[in-house]
Amino acid sequence: MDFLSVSSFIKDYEDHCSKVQHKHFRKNETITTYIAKRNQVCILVSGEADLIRYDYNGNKTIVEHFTSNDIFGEVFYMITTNNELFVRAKQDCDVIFLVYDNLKNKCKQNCKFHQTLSDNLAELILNKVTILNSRIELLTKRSTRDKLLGYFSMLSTRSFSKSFKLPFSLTDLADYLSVDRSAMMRELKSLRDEGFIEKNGNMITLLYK
Amino acid sequence: MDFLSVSSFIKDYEDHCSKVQHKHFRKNETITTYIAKRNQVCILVSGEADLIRYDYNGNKTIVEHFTSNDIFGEVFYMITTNNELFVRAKQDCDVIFLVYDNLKNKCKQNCKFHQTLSDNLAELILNKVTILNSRIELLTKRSTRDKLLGYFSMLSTRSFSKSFKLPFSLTDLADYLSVDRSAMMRELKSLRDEGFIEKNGNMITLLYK
DNA sequence: AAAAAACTGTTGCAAAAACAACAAAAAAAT
DNA sequence: ATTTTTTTGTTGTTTTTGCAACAGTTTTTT
Repeated sequence: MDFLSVSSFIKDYEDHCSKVQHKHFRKNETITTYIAKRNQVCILVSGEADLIRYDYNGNKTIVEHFTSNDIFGEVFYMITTNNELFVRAKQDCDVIFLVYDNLKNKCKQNCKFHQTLSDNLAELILNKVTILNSRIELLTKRSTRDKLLGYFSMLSTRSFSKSFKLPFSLTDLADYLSVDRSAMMRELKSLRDEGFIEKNGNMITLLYK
Repeated sequence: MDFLSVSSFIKDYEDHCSKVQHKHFRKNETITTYIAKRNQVCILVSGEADLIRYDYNGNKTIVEHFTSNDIFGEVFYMITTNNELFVRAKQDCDVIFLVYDNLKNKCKQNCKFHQTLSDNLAELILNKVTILNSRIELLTKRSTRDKLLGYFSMLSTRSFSKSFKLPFSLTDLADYLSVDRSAMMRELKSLRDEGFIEKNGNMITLLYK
């Protein structure tokens, strides 16, 4: 199965359908909060956003990082009372809001957008599964060092290059890897000192293998 | 959306289809290995199995734990060279093997099994996404204590009771939470001493809230 | 252009987790 | 029924990670 993105058919939503909502968000605005099981599905048309959770200690976790054509929404979550999840725009964002049940049971208005989305639904969700599994692989690594190297290796593979730009600030990277920032900085320094990586700002170059 | 399992239509596979393989495995046998992207989809008809990964240090991680009607397979993974994933039977197991593309593009033999599976494909995968997201929530917890309590809380919710049986040995639980076993045992003892939980064998009772 | 906010880099110290090792108990295999 | 293997429970020690705090940059806002 090839990689599939919504970009290939998102233009069709212009043949628009009353059940599709389209909204613009400015940087730092909250796009949505996962509070009740309304089965919302969102598509990030443009911009950049993070799914964030705070625990009772105030620890912030970046659960997911979204870029153009990513899908997200509360339909993917078991909503419980003990986690407050919300999606925050990191840049200005355009977002399409849908309801899952309208995708599943074909849209009555027979619009092309819904049709195409519906036909590709399984594939889109499957793509999300592989992303989540990669994330689990990262989180199950036992040390901060392994998490960093694992994440770098992923970015390297994705960009077909030993050099790549981190999509996060270092502060956010720590929240994404679920580790303390200062501990991560220390580990990053060791990796540099031991000749594993090179680092200029948020450009990383892998020096091994 | 209601919870959906394959159990509701798995009986139909008896109207069988040549593209569906059915195999029996004995305890401790390897059901499948994720090595190449053959887009295999597996359904655990009966029994119990774990998806396991070993890292270069010999650390074992139980990536997922499967029971009746769970689906798994390499189609859900980005296969890379640096992880060796395999599914091992923990009890005798019956497994159905399918190929993803046969589900996506309806089966030519028009068998009812494929048809039903295909119609529910998005839902089945979506259910998997919610499970994976819960797992990510667990793994992003910062301390062993929070992982334990988070996992217990999940099991409690699932069983509608403050008391429940762990589906793992304590050794395996540590591998599932991605922590050291002795450290976990120490934490478990503290939780007991501090009156958070009660523990008899692998029966846990939550004493708080 | 100045002020405010966020991010980076660093460190000492405290706390948590990993490592290692072993005896006792329980479960599984023969 | 006995042996073998696995699991549990425990502890001392080492290593890693988290916490707190701060100065210097860079970025953003006004």
